[in-house]
Amino acid sequence: MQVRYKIWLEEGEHIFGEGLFSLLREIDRRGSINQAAQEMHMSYRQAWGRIKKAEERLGFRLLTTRIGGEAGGGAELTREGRRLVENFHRFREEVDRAIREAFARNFG
Amino acid sequence: MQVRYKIWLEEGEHIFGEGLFSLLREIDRRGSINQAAQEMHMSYRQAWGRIKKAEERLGFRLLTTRIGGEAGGGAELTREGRRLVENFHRFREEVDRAIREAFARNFG
DNA sequence: GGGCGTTATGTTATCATGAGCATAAAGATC
DNA sequence: GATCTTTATGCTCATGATAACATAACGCCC
Repeated sequence: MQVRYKIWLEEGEHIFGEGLFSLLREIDRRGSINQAAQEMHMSYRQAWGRIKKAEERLGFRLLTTRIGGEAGGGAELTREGRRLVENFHRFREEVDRAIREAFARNFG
Repeated sequence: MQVRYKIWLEEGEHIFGEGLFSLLREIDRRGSINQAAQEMHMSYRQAWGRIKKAEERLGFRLLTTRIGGEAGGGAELTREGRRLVENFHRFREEVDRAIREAFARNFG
């Protein structure tokens, strides 16, 4: 028996969770939505859709993008985007540790 | 902005989570699957289906039931069922507190 | 200018999950 | 034996989410 969980941020509706978190981190590494999406076994279409929806709900841009040029284009995190990713990263780790401990106490 | 989460137990596949937890607690109170289901705004059909699936995955019964008789029938928790509900209850509370604290630290 | 890789977006198809409907059986009570 | 309340279970239909397809535009580079 093992514990699993999903955790996400809301403002009335779903805003930001595991999926976007991993995706944005991968975009940060690769500088490309397309390559990050492939790496995560999702379509560019899906990745882009999630990002856009999150951006409109958050009220600020997560990425700055460019079309054409040396590598065909690219994307990188905005300041606010990076901040969100970092906060979520720490948050996630703290939660993960707490859940493991609580699980061990009650079911281990 | 607020945090939300779902947490559940698995053994390869989903076994036990919030929904069943609340349902079983309500059955414990009322002695009837049917009444508990209504209280939770779900159909008897759905409640029963979830319980049965969980039972077959867990490998033990959660409820003892009877058909007909004084109240038409009824259901109550088995020893194992009650133990699971209690453990999950404590687990849930510990996790909830930890998540609130972590959220406050990182986003508050 | 053609090719390549990327962002950007609409549209359609498919699939999984849940809701709803329908029905049987049991037993106490009157 | 009819009624009531409950457990027990199959089947169909709707709905929403996800996947898949299709297409346009942009800008460097050869």
